[in-house]
Amino acid sequence: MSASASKVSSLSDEQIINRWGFDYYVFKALSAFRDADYTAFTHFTSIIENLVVRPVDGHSDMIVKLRCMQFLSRINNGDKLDLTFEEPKTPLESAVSVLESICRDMSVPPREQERVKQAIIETLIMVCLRSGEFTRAEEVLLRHFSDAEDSAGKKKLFESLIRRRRSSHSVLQLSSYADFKQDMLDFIERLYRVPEPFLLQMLKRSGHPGVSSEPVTSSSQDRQKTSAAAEHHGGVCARLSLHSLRQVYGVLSERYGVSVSFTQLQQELEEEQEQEESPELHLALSETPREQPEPPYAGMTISRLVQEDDSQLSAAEEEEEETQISSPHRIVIPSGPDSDDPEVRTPVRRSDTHNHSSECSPAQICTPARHTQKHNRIVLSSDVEAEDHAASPPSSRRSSRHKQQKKSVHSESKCVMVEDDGGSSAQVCSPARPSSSSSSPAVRRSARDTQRQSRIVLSSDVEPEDHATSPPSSRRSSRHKQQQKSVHSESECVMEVEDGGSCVQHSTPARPSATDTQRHNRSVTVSSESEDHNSSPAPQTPRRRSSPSSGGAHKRRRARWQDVSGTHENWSDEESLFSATSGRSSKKYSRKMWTVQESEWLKEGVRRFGAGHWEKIRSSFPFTGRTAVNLKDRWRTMLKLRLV
DNA sequence: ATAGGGTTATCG
DNA sequence: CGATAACCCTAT
Repeated sequence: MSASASKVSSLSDEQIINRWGFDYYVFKALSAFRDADYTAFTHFTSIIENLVVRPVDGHSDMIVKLRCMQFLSRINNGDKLDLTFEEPKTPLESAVSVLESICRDMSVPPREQERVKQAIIETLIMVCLRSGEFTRAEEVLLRHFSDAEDSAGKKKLFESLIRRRRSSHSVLQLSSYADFKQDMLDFIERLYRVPEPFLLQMLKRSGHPGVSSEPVTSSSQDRQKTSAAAEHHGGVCARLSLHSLRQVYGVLSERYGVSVSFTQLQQELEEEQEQEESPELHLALSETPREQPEPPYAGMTISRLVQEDDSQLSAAEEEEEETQISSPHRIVIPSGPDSDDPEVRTPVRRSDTHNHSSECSPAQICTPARHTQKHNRIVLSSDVEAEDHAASPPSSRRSSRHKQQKKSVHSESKCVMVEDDGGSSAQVCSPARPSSSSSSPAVRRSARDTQRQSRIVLSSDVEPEDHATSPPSSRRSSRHKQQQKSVHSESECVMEVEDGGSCVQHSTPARPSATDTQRHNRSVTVSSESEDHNSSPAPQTPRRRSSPSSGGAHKRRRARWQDVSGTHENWSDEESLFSATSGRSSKKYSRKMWTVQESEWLKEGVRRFGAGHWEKIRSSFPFTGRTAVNLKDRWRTMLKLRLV
C-alpha cells in the first residue's frame, strides 16, 4: 500500500518509458517466436534483458512477462546441449524450472503443467539421444520422467534406445524441435495473452502507415500486425491530427485512469503554444529535439548531464528531476475530477494492481487492457532530451553515467505537479532495432574467429566455448565514487547509488560501424582474449586454497574479464536473463555488480517480506543469476552503506 | 534456508 | 597496500 504510493510518486520518466519499451519488446519477441524468426527473438530478448537492468516501472505483469521470456529463450536453445542457463542444467531443464515458477505464479492447472513438463522432458531426452548423449539421456529419464501410466510406454522406448545406444529411431525423427517450440509458445500464449503494447497503440492510433493496415494475424492472437510497422519509423516523426489524438487519448485515458478531459488538455496545450509556433502536437517518435529556452535546469538534459563525470544520485532520481523541471513544453493534465467533456472517462478499473500475479487466474490474466494504472495523469512532453535517448548515436549514452545536480532545487517544481503522479513524459524514442541481419543468435559456440563482425561482441550474453568473455569493468571506477557521494545525499528516496547501470547497446545493424567507441573496445576485448583457448579445458582451477574439504568439485574461477578493465562497462553480461552461457564445464564466475533495479527489487522485497526471507524475495522478483545468499549479502552491503 | 565469517579481485 | 563489494563456505 504505502509502497505503491511511494512508488508512484517516485516513478521517473525512465522507469515509465522503459516499461513501455519493455512491453513493446516482449510483444515483439513473442511475434518473432511465433513467426519462427528465432534470430529476431533472441535480439529482442537481449534488448529486454538489457532494458531491465535499467530502472523500470515494474509491476506484477512484468514478472510474468519476464518469466515467459525466460521460458521461451530456454526452449529456444533447448536443442543445444552445450549451453546452460543455470549451471548444471541443460536449457530444457532450466525451462522446467522456469515453468515451475510460472506455474507457481499463475496457477496453471496441474494437468497442463504436467503435460508441458512432460513434453519438455521428452524432448530433452530425444535431443540427448539424437546427439548421442546417452548417459545424459538416462539421467534425465531417471530424474524427471513422469511415472504416469500413460507415459510408461514412452519410457520403455527411451530406455531401450538408451540401452542400445541408438541415436536414430523413427520416434526421434518424428517430432521436430520446431514443432515443440511452437507448442511451448502456444502454452505460453494460452496462459498469458500479452496485451498490445502502449507504444504500438500510440503508433497505430497515430495513423502510422503500416501498422493498422496489416493483417490481423494468423493465429487467434493478433500479434503480428506490428512486425513491420514499428521497425520502419526510424526517423519518422508521427504527426497526430487533433482528431486522432483525441481518439488515442480516449483509449489511453481509460486505460491509465486519467481523469482529465481532452478539452482541458487542449486548452493547456494552446496556452503553451502561444509561445511557440507549432500548431500540431508532435510526438517525437524519433529525435526531433526542439530548441528550447533555458529554464532553470533546462539545459541539463540528460545528455548534458551525462557528460560531466562525477557523482550522482541514482539515475532514476535525477531523471525524475529532469522531467519535472526542464520541460517547457510539457502538458500537464491536472487531475480535475470533473470533466466537461463527455468523451472523458473517469478512472476506471482500479482493480488493485498491486499484488502478485499469483492471485490471478489464467483467465483474468488474459484479459487485455489490464495495465496497471499507477498513473493518474499523463503528461505529454513534446520536447527535450530526445536527442539523447533517441538521436544520439548508439555510443553516447553508454559510457556516461548520469550526473547529478544538486537535488535540492526542484522542490518547487514538484509542487507544480499535482498530487499523485510524478508525471511521465511521453518520450518516444525510436527503438534501436536489431535487425535480422545475419548476426548470430545470442548463442554461439565457435565464434572466436569471427570478430570481424563487430556484433558478435555485442551480445555478451553468450560466450564461445572458450570462455571468451566480455567483462564488466570500468564501471567500477565510477561506481566507487558514486557510492561515496551518494551516501551523503538526502536519503529519503535514495535509490541505490551503485550505478546507473549501463547496458549494452545493441547496435543497430544498420550501423555496425565503428563509430562507436565503446563497442569498438569491446571487440578488441574479445579478440584480445587470447588465453582462453588454451585454458579452456581446465575446468577447475582451484581458486581457493583454504578449503580443503570441498574436494574441488565445483571451484569456479574468477573469470578473465579482468583483463580488460577499462575498456567498457558492461557488467551485466553473462548469466543474463535469457541468454545462455556455453560449455557446461566452463563455470565462470562473473562478478555481477548489482543494478539499481535489482536493488530496488530487493528493497521492495524486504519491505514486503522482511529481511531474512531471502528465498521468498528472490522468487518474487525476476532476479536472475542471484541466489538467496547473494541477496542476503547484497542486503548486508546495502545496510552497511546505509542505502536503506 | 539463513547468518555470519572468510576470500577474492579491484581500485585509489 | 588498504578498503571494499561481491562471493564463497559452513555451522546452525
